[in-house]
Amino acid sequence: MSSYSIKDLEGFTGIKAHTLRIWEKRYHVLKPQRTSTNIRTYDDEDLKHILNISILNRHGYRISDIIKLSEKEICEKVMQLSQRCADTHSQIENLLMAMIEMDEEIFHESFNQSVFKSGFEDTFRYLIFPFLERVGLLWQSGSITPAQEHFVSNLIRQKLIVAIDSIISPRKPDALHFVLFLPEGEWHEIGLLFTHYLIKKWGHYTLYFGTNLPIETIQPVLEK
DNA sequence: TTTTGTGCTGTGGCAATACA
DNA sequence: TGTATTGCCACAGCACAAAA
Repeated sequence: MSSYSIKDLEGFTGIKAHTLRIWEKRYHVLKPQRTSTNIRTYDDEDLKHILNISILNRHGYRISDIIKLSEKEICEKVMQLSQRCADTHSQIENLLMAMIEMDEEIFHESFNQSVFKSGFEDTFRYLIFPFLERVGLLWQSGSITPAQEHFVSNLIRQKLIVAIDSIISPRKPDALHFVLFLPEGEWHEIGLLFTHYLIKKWGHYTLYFGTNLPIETIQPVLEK
């Protein structure tokens, strides 16, 4: 069970800490635990609840109406919204939810919905990369655990690897050769994999060496 | 149709306190 | 010691209903 500060919730939901406190006071939206010095701490259930509320609120639901709904009704309305009006912000929040809950099904559903609607490339440009930027900020602030970050990164890697593997574009007559790698100490390969996908799709040759490659090992490859 | 009053909501600012 | 968090009050903007 993770523990979050009010600032963490602000980062996840985009709702200002000030507003969260007012919601708590006026509407009893959340009942966070308190430290011995009265600082609020929130758990995963609180975070899920406030993420759902923030989605409804952003879609025009008044906070005073939202609090009259049961947890089940809130979830149903969020599901309806995500099916009917899958805007990028909501999709990013769905992915955040999938990451926090480590729920593969939510991830696949959101991802596939976006691919169906916008295509694979635009899903990465307008959903996955903005999502990863958000993850980066949450990572820096310590709001998410390494396990959560790795969980979602690996799901994204899988999607890219499958997509790369399934490309059957014919090689161009003037196809170029690309050597793809990340230098020593660099492990985050999602951008590199997406580049691999694009280059292969455009009909060029690729040699993919992955992450953390000592630079001196590349020279023989280039000569060969 | 326009004006007015009321309630709802989010935000700014402040002082006190906790934390790193 | 600087920053973050708390609780509180005040206020502006907006929506909506009632009255003129």
